[in-house]
Amino acid sequence: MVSLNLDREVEQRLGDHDVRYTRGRRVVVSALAASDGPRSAAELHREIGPDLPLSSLYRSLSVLEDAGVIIPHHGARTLTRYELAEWLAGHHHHLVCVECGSVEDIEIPKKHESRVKALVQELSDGASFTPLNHALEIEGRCSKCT
Amino acid sequence: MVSLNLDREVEQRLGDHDVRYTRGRRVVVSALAASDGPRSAAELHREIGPDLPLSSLYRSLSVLEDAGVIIPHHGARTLTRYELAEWLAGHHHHLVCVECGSVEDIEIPKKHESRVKALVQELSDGASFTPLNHALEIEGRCSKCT
DNA sequence: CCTATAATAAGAACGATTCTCATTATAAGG
DNA sequence: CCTTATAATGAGAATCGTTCTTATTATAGG
Ligand SMILES: [Mn+2]
Ligand SMILES: [Mn+2]
Ligand SMILES: [Zn+2]
Ligand SMILES: [Zn+2]
Repeated sequence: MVSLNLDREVEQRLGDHDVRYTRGRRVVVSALAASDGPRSAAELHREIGPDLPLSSLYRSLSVLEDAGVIIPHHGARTLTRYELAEWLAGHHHHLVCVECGSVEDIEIPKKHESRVKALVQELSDGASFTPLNHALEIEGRCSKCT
Repeated sequence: MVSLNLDREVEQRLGDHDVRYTRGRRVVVSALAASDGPRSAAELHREIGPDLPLSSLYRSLSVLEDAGVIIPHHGARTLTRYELAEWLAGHHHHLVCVECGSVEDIEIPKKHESRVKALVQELSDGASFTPLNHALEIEGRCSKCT
C-alpha cells in the first residue's frame, strides 16, 4: 500500500513546508506506515518506546498533519488516531469495531469506488456542498470480538 | 424525519431500561429532535439555556446513550456530538464541513442506499467482520464556507 | 568554528468529559 | 396524606487527552 519511496516523498513534502525531516518525525511516519489502521498518540508511544517523549510525539503529529503527510481520524471517543494521507497510503475505508474500538483499513474494488464517488457528487450537488473527500466507515464486530 | 410519537417512544425505551424520562432528559431529546445534525454538549447547553447545568446535561446524554435513544458522532476533534438514534431519526448520512466543522444530515435515495448496503455486506464478508451499521461521511465545504 | 534558526523535552495549562457526594425529587406502601 | 427507599440532580473536584510555555539542544549555513 505504501510507496517504496515513502521517506523520499515525505522529505520532499516537508521541505516544501520548510520543516526538517527529523528523527522523531521519521519514526512516527515509519510506525504509521507499518500499521494496518489509524493509530493514536498513546498507541504510537507504546509502539515506538519512551525514547520519543509524548510531548515531542504530539508535536511531530501536529507538524506532519500541517504538512499534509498524515490525517486525523475521529472514530473513537476522546481520542484522535492518525494515518498516512491518501496520496501516500492510497484511498481506502475503515472497519470500526464497536466492541474493542479497533479500526482496520479496507480497500474496495475500483468499480465500487467509482459508484460511491458518483453518489457523493450527486448528493453534494443537491446540497450546494463542495465535496473534497468521503469516508465509508463500517461499524460492527471484528473477528476477535465476535 | 422524527416520529410524531417521539416522546412516547423514548419514554417506552427508557422504561425498558428502568430509568425515568425526566425534565432534563426530555429537553435534551427535544433539542436534538429539532436539530438538522448532531450537536455537542456545549451546543445543546447554549440552545437549552443555563437552567440545565452542564453536569446534568452530560449525565442526561450518558443515560440516553446507554438506553440507545441517542448515538455519538465523532466528526470533530476533541468533541462528541449526539443525534437521535436511527430507529427514531431514520437512517441517513452526513455532510461534514472541513472549514467550520458543522455537520448536516443528508438522506440518500433508497436505491442508492441498498447498493451501499450490499457493498458493505460484501466487504465485511471478505474480512470476517460482522457489520452492524455504516456511515458515509462526505467531507468538504458547506455553502456558507465556499 | 559561529551564529541564527529550528527542534526537542519537561512540565504547566487547558478543555471536554466524568466522577463524587450532598441535596432534592419521585414513586410506592402504609 | 406521610414515610421511606430509590433515583435524579447539581456543584465542584478530578481525570485525561491534548496543547502551550520555555529553557535547552541540535542543525544548517556562512
Ligand atoms: Mn485508514
Ligand atoms: Mn445525523
Ligand atoms: Zn473488536
Ligand atoms: Zn462550513
